[in-house]
Amino acid sequence: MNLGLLLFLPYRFMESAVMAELKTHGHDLPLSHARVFQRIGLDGSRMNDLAVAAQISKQTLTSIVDQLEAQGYVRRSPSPHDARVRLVTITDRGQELIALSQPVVTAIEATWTSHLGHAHAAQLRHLLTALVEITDPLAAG
Amino acid sequence: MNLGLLLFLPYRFMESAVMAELKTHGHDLPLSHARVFQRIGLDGSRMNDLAVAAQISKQTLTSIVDQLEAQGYVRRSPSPHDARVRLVTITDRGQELIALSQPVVTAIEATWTSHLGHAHAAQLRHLLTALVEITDPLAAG
DNA sequence: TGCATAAGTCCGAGTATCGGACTAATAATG
DNA sequence: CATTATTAGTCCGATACTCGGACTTATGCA
Repeated sequence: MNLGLLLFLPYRFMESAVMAELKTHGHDLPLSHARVFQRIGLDGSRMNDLAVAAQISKQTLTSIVDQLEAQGYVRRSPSPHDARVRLVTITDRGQELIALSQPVVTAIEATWTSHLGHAHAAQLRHLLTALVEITDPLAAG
Repeated sequence: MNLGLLLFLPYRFMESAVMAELKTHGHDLPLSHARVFQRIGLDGSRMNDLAVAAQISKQTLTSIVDQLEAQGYVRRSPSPHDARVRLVTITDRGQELIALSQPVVTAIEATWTSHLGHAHAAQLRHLLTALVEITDPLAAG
């Protein structure tokens, strides 16, 4: 099995679990929205950066942020430095999504750790972090 | 950064590279088609299994296989054991996709190996394989 | 000032996706 | 065996997603 698929399957497992958890709490957002939401930085993110990070067109991003905003998860605010730029930030309601996801992620990571062993799980995280440095479009590498 | 995102970013990097390579050779298939194609077994796969593996509805799978078949990448044949079942198999033209992807995957894996070191890269593959055992819906775990 | 570029949005067309309902074939039950 | 339940797969119709093209506004550059 190629390395891409080996990465994909555990990833999707976690993603599905998180989405299901959100859904049971009344947050029924599609995957595409979650993938954008996930990349919003603490200080807010520019629309263009989010589009690059999520690898979708700017038009699609506009549509997704419209909906996230209408549902109260994010807010658009102007950048103080550049009047063209809109910064997307997470609202209190959006923080709920993170709060709900956290325990699910933690639980799954615990399952994986018990399956691999502590040392190996830590190493997995370490190796993946190294890989992300050279594969994330936002890391400009 | 959570483990899901750490898995996702390298995965998508490889996926994008493969899709781009296929496109330059005239195979312009969407991601959803590739994700299905990737799960077709050597002896053929049942429609239902493919839908489960790709986590899409049976209706969507029918549509995708229709298109893959129309483009000559796969073939539907009846199962000798169960007249309800249709086995999806890869045609010669479909094998081209695999042949084109192979060197791209190999090259990226080589890049990653040089970034991580041989032993660590092997370890990464080993750990991910263990994880797939408990996260692939087809593995019935 | 004038021109090129960048950020973001609106519109319209094409497509994807799914729920519901359906057919055909097998499995289970009495 | 006859009857019912379940499974595999498909068709149809409605909804929503996604993107190319064109546009507005703002910044960078000569």
